[in-house]
Amino acid sequence: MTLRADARRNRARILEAAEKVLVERGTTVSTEEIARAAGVGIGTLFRHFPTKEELIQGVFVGRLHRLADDAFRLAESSDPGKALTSFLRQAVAQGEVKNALAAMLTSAGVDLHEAAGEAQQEVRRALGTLLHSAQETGAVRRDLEVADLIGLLAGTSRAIEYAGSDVTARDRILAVILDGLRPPDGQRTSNSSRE
Amino acid sequence: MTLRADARRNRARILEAAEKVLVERGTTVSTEEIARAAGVGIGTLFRHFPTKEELIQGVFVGRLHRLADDAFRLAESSDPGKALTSFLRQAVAQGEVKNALAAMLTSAGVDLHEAAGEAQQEVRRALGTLLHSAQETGAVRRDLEVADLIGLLAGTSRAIEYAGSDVTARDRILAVILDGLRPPDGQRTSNSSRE
DNA sequence: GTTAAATAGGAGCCCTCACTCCGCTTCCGA
DNA sequence: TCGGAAGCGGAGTGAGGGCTCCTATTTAAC
Repeated sequence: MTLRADARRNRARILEAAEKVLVERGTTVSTEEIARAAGVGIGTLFRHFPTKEELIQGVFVGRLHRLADDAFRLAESSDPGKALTSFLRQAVAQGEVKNALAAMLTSAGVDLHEAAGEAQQEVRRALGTLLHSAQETGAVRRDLEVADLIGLLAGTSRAIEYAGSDVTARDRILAVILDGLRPPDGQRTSNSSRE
Repeated sequence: MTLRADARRNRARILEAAEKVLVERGTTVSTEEIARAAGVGIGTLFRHFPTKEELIQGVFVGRLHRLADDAFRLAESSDPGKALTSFLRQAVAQGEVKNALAAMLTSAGVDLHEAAGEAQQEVRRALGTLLHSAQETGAVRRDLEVADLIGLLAGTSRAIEYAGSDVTARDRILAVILDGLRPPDGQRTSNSSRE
């Protein structure tokens, strides 16, 4: 399973280029264009990813891993109450990208659950720790579940796409979501101060 | 501009079938398949919509009109505070569909703004009246703008897609959004009771 | 009923795109 | 250094899909 040095290099370049191109132009770009962007022949691309779908999955799995890493890092370095909101802000800042990928995949008919099972579990765990500690400090409503949070993440991402480059609009939308995450009136503890 | 009777009938059938098929299978379905679903020859389809893109636009514009109608109707028949939340609930209940269409279009590279300009303006006006009256009664935060609301609508729709058929999850996600729409603490009037 | 115009239908054109095949190049252990 | 294995590249293939074009059919005015 040890790849030759040049093969490893090429694989990395393909993934990198594919991510860029796929995000910019959608899943409909031709594999040839991806290969060109990577500076690689089509044959090489298809050696590493025998199917266009597998290439897309590869890109997506990479993103999921990075997302989970971000979440774990924040969970350790920040106080629970703020960790979740920071994560949302941060994830959404790069969000056009992540959202575009999710949209790509669903529209391409790729079954996420079995395609990227392991990576998805990782994200789920990471968000779980983030969510549960935030709930324990009373910063976030207790009825929320991890799956809801993932949905909200995707939704926020999409909502913010509509704001385009208007930063104030982004902030207003984010404010709606972050306020909505807080426990409803009468269920707040002294810890649940607004950030 | 008066179409012959059979032409009018076929046009309607094409739009109806296209909406169904496009929503179910995405923009990548072949025009031939749409024609088959409509019980019509390909030639006929292309007479009515000279381009696949124009067909998709036709479907989308229809949806926008219906969405605007819903909003206007609610604005008249319901008290302002509840009208907006009812609209959100209702729009989102049929939301997988609407959202799927939006995703389709953006991923298909169709420029919504010039494609469906008029219809989009209509939606904007309808949501504007809904939003502004809700803001005047103090039921909704005053900083929100119509564009934000549209973004949030799309986002909510997408978030709820992730809930799948889990109705309780849907409700939890909706609760987050609806709570987030209310004015933040200290800016509420006596009118802004929770629904 | 007749007729001309409008419409329907579908075989086929052409182009794009995912993927294959194989001769050539590069790597790397001995 | 050198040999063979691993990797590279890109012309070519086959399938699929958007769209055209021309003939048969339907509509509706008189």
